[in-house]
Amino acid sequence: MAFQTIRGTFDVLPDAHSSGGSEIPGSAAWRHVEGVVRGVMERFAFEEVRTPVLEPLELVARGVGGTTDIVQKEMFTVERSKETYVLRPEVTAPVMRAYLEHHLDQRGGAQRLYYLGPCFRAERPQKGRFRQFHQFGTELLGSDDPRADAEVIANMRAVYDSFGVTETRLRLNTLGDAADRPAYRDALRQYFEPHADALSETSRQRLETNPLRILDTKSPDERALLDDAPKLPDFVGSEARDHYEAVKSMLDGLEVPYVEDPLLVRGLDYYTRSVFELEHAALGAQGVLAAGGRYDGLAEAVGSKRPVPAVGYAAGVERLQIALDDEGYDFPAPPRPDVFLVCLGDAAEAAGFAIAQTLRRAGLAVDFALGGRSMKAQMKAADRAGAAFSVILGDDELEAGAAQVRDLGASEQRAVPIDRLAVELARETAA
RNA sequence: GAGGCUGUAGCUCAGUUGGUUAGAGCGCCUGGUUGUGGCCCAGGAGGUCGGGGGUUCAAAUCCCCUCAGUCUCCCCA
Repeated sequence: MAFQTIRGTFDVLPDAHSSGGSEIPGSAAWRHVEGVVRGVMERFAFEEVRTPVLEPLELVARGVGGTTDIVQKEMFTVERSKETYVLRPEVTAPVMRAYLEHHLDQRGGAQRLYYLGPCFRAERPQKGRFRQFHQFGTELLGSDDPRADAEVIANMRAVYDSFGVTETRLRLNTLGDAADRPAYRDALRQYFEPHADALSETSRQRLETNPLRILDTKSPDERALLDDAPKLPDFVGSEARDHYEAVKSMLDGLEVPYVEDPLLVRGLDYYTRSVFELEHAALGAQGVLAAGGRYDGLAEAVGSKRPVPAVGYAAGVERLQIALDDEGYDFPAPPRPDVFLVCLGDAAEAAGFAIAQTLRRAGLAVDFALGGRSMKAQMKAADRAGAAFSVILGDDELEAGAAQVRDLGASEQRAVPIDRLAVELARETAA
């Protein structure tokens, strides 16, 4: 094998296959998943945006945050003349860029946008975690209404409901406003500084750069320390508090279940107020299916003169697929040809090629074997292709002007005049 | 970035204490049916045993290096 997919990437093939430890669904399954997602988005009246995979390095650095792991060590950069571009590690900052660049606020009202596409992070690949992975998500831009938060969460929930993925837990918290952050950050620093010895190296570093991230720790020792640490909710101002309460009561009203987690913070710098994660029960702590929050500070962080209140979430397609696999999700059968042409001899092959054209113009899906194979081989191919009918064409049929049409399910066949094939088969396959 | 595990046909895997031309099942191709699929039977193609080096009369098997995959930690969707 001369070449292979680079580390952490995979091919999507007609059939499912395993790429190392992960099962890569076939292309029909991908289309189905994408279709269901799009269907939910349309019911929520979210409109699609497609942004480039390549973005300016600075957009990502400023949008996602310079202290995050993504920016510090997980970006794929591309040098081109004097510019440095980056393969997008997430899509929120690019969507905000597009919103600002094209003045989408001028379309009037809050913009309900969604996206679906590949992202890139130079992480160490693991099960359900790739260097080129796929995300979908929504961004509701231009509203600070708590209903926007609830709407986005309800949309996220609706996607998984549509797939019947119910073994999940929604965790919810509020980070307060940007103005609330410094006081809490200082309080955390003050609390942890005497305990610096007990902290891991990364946590010590975060104490300097981004103390909130210490709340993310999984170390039991540090967890214990957190018990007595200053609590984020105590530092949330009254406006953000009211906003949070409103979001919660709306979720209650929608009967969207959630649990509050005052230790929940998000990895990316741009979040304010609401933050949330949807985790899959079976996949455990690593199994975050989707996550998001409000990011009222992002627009200005990427250069907007005016703030743009916004809220959204991002979801991993590969993780959704693992969850579906886990729950034994029943994928619809991939499309199969209506007709498989079986041609015997040069004259029949020539005639059959033209007949394929005619049948396809009539809307039928038509397959046939190349290379002048034996009838047995062609019938076998028809069977394997899952065709509903085979149309058999040899010298006898050409002379008679009627082909043999075989129902491969019922194993019955009859002669049909060649110029009647399109209408007869169209009628048969429609039934 | 740290640690563990695994690399033998397209796929899933055997391969006994190192010993001749490296096997099975499935899949693929051909034939059994001079023009009929699914079942069955027979035959066939397909492998520099991940790569390189070493030990040995002899290496898929032992040693070293390397590459790839994978899992855990880290982090994240």
